[in-house]
Amino acid sequence: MAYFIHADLDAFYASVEQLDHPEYRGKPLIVGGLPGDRRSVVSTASYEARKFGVHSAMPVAQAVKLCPHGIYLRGNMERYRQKSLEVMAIFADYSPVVQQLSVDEAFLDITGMEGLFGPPDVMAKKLKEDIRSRTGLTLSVGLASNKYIAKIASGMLKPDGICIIKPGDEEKFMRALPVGKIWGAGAKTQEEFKKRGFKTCEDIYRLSLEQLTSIFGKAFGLFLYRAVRGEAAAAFDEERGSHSMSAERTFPYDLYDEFAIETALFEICESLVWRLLDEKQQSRTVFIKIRYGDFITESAQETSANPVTSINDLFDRLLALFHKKYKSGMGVRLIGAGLSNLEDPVPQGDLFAPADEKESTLEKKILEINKKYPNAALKKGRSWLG
DNA sequence: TCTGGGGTCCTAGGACCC
DNA sequence: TCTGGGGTCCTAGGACCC
Repeated sequence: MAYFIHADLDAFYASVEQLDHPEYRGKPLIVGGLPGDRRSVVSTASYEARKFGVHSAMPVAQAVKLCPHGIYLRGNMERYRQKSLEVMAIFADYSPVVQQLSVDEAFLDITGMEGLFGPPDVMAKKLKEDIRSRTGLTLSVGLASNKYIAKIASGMLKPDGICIIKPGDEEKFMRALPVGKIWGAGAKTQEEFKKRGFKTCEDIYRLSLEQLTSIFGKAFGLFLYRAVRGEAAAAFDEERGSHSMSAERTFPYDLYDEFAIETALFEICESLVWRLLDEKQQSRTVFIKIRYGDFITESAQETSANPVTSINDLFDRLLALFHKKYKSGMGVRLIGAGLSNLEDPVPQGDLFAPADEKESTLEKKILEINKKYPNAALKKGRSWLG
C-alpha cells in the first residue's frame, strides 16, 4: 500500500516572525505590508489575526480596518527561505522522495518505510514532533494513499493537526467534502458551482464524465470526475515540463510617464538576466505584461531563433514588445517581464558564439563580483546604455 | 477595501508542414 | 477550385496555487 504525507507549515511567515520575536507571540501579526503601504496584500496572518477575519491575499488596507491594533510587517523572504531549508532537511530524514511544492509545504512518499519509523500514523506524529522540537514551528499533516487526498487532508485540522484518511475511505471522504475544499477549484469555479447549486462533492459525483467535460472543459472536467472519486490526480506527478522566470512591479500610483515605465522595465530586465546567469539557463522566449489602472492586463511574447545573451539584448526585445502593446495615456499600474521555455544551454563552439559575447562575459564578471562581495552591488544601470 | 509577486497549466486560434 | 486531417509550434488570455 502506498502512503503519502502532505506536510504544511502553519501560518509560515507569521510563525517564523513569532519565533524570532517573542514579543509578537500570542498577538495578531500580519506579514505583507505596513499600514499605509499602498497596494500591498497580506501574505500570511497569524491565527490570532485570523480571528479578526484577516486572511492571505486580502489588501493590507482592509486588514488594518478589521484589525487596527495588529502588528504589521513587510516580511523577510531571505529569513523564511532559510527556515524553509531547515524544515526540508528534516523532511529528507523521513523519506528519500520529498517533493517540495512551495516554501512551506511538501509531499513525502513514505511507502514502505514502516520498518524504519513504524506505521504511517506513528510516523506522521513523529514528524510533527520533530519539526516542532528542531525548528520551533508547527506542522499540519495529511496522510493518505495518494497525494491529492493527503493534500486536502492536511488542510482539514489546521493548525497543528493530523488528518488520516485510511486506504479504502478515499471516495467516501471526497464525496462528503464541501466543494469549497476542492484543491484546484478557485473563485471562478466556485461561482460556477454555486450557480448550479453544487454544495458537496456528492453533487459533482452524480454527473457523468461527459457532463463534466461539457461544463468545465476537457482537462478540468476529467480532473473533477477523478477528484470526487478520490483518485490520484495527475496534477502532482513529478515530471514538470517547461520552466519560466518572471519579475513584475506594481507602482504605488499609476504611471503615465513612458520613460519612468521603461526604467522600471529595465530594472526588471537586469534582475532577470542576473538570475538567468546565476541559474545557468537560457531562453529564446521573452514576454511582457502590462496592467493598466483599470486592472485590464495585457501580455505579449516573442520567440526568437537565438537565446537572450545580455541585459541590452533582453531590454531591446522587451521594449519592442512593450511598444507594440502600450496604450499611451492610460495609467500603468504594473509592468512585468519574463523568460519562458528555459533550457540548459548546450555547450557551443566559437562558430555559434553569441554576437555580443563581450557583454555577456562582462555581466558574468559582475555577477561573480556581487556574489563574492555582496555589498558591492555592482550594476550596469540604464545610463550605461549608449 | 480595491485587487502582490512568482510560478504552472489549459484553451483556442493561427501558421505551417506533410 | 470550393477547400481533408494530423502534428507541431507559437501567441494571448485566463484560472489557479502559495
